[in-house]
Amino acid sequence: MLNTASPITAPALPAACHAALAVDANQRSSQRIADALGLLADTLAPQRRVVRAGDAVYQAGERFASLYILNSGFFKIVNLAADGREQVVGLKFRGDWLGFVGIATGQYGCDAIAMDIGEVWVVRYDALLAACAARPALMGMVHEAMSREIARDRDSLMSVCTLPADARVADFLRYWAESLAKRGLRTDQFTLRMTRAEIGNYLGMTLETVSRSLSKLARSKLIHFAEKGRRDIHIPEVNALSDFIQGCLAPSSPMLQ
Amino acid sequence: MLNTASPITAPALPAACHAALAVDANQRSSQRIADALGLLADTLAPQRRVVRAGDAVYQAGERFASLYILNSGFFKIVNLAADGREQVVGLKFRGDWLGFVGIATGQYGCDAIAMDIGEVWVVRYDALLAACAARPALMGMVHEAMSREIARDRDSLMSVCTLPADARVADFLRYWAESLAKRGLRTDQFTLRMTRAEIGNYLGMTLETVSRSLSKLARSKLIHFAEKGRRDIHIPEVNALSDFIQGCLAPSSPMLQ
DNA sequence: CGGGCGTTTGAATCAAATCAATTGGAGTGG
DNA sequence: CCACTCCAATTGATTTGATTCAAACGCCCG
Repeated sequence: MLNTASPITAPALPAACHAALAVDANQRSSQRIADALGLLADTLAPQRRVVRAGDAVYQAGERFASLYILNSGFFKIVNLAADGREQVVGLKFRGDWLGFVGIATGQYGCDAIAMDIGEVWVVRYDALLAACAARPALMGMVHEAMSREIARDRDSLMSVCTLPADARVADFLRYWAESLAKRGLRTDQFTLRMTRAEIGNYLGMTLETVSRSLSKLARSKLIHFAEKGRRDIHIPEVNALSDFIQGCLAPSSPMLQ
Repeated sequence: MLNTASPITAPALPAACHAALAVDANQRSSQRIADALGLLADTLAPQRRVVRAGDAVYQAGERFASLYILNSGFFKIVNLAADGREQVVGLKFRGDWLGFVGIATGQYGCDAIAMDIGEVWVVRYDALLAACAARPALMGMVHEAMSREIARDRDSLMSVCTLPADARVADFLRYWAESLAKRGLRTDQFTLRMTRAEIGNYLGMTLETVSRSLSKLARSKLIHFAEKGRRDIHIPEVNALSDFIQGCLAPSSPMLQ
């Protein structure tokens, strides 16, 4: 088998450099999202819809007609199988697009549920295609959004398949923080919009295991809870989470207890 | 939470009807793929490239320039993380497109490896976009392919997150058979192109567990192995696999041993 | 024929699920 | 304001499904 794995690692740089580069990348990312939303607003004047926690942007089985772009809020994508299994298959933030699965099948494949107050922009798919013909930049945005979704889905699968429970929870927090960072939001402190049960469902484990993993992360000072309630989370150093994940994978892992 | 789950189930029909409908759907699917490949060949005259088992169509990190359409063969998509974890994140067949992840990032995110002799068509992305401007049908094909990939990725995640090992292996066989059916190939008998280790990697379990699950399925007559070698698999009744998966989920599952 | 790889199977171990009890906030209404 | 309920979360004890470790088998190929 042709297996010439050449791991793509950044060249060795001081940690401060890494941090600076990361901040820079996040700023660019945040700007890119703002630009994309701006272009969208200018060229399509999309209908704006305000949603509250629990509202469905669309539901599985509805006829596909529009794509949705998130301007604000936090959303989960819930797949429900014919046999009743229910599974959170994705999390979406500002700048993300919803509803791509409908393009192929003509109907939405999942429920898209708001986890907080937010605003979604509704764009009819036929109108979008027409507009794209005139503006290639718009088409590029659509493709980029789909492309990114595919990449993210693969990372999810990878996480579920290769990481033990503790590392999966850590990776989930890392991903959430990274998503916030890319949108110019503070990442050291944020509130989880999901219950332990929802997180567990997303990560393929039980709510008890999520709770235990969070407790363990807190005990080892990788995260802190706000005094009141355990949904506000403080992450002093996101990189420490990545290190923890690595540690879980190491053959003779000097595991934190 | 707005959780009005209305499971999308087909209306009650005799089994024969279901089978007939399924056959019909598969024929349409097979035709759709043939049409799509035809259109592609006519409008773009893509470069054709023959690959052999183990060949890489592209590798993670290479600069993105082209998409690849599979005319024949079986391919796996392998994601490799910076820390060395290696994970099969997708399987691809005739009619599928490869390389979408590169659109957003400018480089391929995974290795795409042939598991058999096959033919891929190479289409430069810029040329494709240009052609799409003139032919909306072409653009529709691209979007459909991406859309389907997203849908499939979600199903994968769902399978890994919600099914026990035995059911996951059954679901894998069911998926493979279905993929063949949609391409007009025989589904009652086929040869797995993957080792137990690869299947296990894809499904998030060890090769021993895959082997045990296959043995159990064989013991309960849901599958049969050809006399020589255990890579040729005979599935007398694909629906029985679905029933088995359901059985694994039932609260008081009268599990087959 | 012998070596190498993929596969099967068993026994021991372990991580996570399950079962169960308790705590802690948020919200309600007397 | 407090008592009350309800639900999310925590934590412990136990069970179990899957992994790990180990041995043996079968097939392919030089």
